[in-house]
Amino acid sequence: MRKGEETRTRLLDVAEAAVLAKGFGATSIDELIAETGITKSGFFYHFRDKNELAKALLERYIENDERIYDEIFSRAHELSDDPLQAFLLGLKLLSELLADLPNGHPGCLVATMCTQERAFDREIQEINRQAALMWRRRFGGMFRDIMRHYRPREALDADQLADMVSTVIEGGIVISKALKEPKSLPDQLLVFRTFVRMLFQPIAQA
Amino acid sequence: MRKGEETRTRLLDVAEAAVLAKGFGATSIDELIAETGITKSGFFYHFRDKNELAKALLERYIENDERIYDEIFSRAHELSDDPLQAFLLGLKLLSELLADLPNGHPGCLVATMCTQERAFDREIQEINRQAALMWRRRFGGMFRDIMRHYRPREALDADQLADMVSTVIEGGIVISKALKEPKSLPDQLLVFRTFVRMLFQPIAQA
DNA sequence: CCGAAAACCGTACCGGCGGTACAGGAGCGG
DNA sequence: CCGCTCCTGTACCGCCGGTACGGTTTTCGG
Repeated sequence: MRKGEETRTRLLDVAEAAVLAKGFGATSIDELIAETGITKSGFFYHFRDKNELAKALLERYIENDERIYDEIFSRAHELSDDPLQAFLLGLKLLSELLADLPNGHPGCLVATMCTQERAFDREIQEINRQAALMWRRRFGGMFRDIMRHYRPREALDADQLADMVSTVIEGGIVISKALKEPKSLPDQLLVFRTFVRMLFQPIAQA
Repeated sequence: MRKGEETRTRLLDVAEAAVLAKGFGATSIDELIAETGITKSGFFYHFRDKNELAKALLERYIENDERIYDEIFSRAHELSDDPLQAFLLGLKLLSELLADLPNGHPGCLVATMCTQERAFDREIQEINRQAALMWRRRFGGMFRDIMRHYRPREALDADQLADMVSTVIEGGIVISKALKEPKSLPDQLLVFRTFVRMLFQPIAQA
């Protein structure tokens, strides 16, 4: 039981790296089992087919992703009681965390699986959708909280602002990879942070 | 000679749709030739291998992409002499164009090829990088032009703002697909537009 | 209208990959 | 010692990318 989970985890680790590097279709089971050190039969013991591997990969990725956001923004809310300051601090922490990744962000599984949507079944597409909705709920809640204390300079929807966070992160990953400039992603997050700060800044009175 | 180009174009059309839907690795030559109505020999007459197909796809996509931006922003500059108003108008026009796509944005080849970077050779990665740099030059020029006339409320780098345009578009495509909400992409562009407007708004004096 | 180049077609073949089937074995807790 | 988990080994199938190459039709300039 214990050993099975360990092998499964190693297999998922290898698979995640390969899929993020080459895409799902270009990742072969043979190469995964070679690097993990098991046989093909061993692979099919853990996963019925490649699609189930994709599902397990995605679920694990999202879980981990949520955990990271939980940690960062709960730390930020510990450091400041003000919802705006806490959010801005959270963005800063996230940016720093991303900047500290030695080879840049490895890539987002949610993105790779929805840019190749027809390669997967509807269940995976639904998991993907739920992930994006979770991000919306998380950040949307923060923006609504901020709006109870600060009057935005322009009327913007909290959910659209929440989607903007996801947008900047996903887009930043893409542009970062295209440019081969890992710093681009954390920089974009800071630009967005400046926009948010500006949005809720009280209008100066002479 | 004429007919050859026509067949090639049809092949590229079919391939582009398939790659954007399923990813490059999951797109088989067999299915492409079946839909195009040629044989395997015909395919390899036009392209030495699958990688050359990818290169041709990417180059054509980028060319078309540039053409669209040229049209939209030259139209915007015709309608307003002011660089800020022209840029904001361009974003609006782009947003409307994206909103009018019946099934949402079909996906960006630059994004799919850099989320699957290890599946392609360095030449393609370099083409991708040049595309992102062209976007940066295009929008960076516009922001520099704007900054000659307007003082930004916050000190932000023109190139980083330029990358933000690409980021929002690429990220918007991803989030739009994940959520299965085509409207999300044009909406995000408009949110970004509001941010830009706010950034260059003269500070109100009482 | 002719000839040559362009634009394919047909066929045969190779190795790799996803997937199936199934038999069996090592290790380990009860 | 039984039974369960966690695999290994072997054999096989059909699809796919790619090669090779001879043949055929279409097109267009001269």
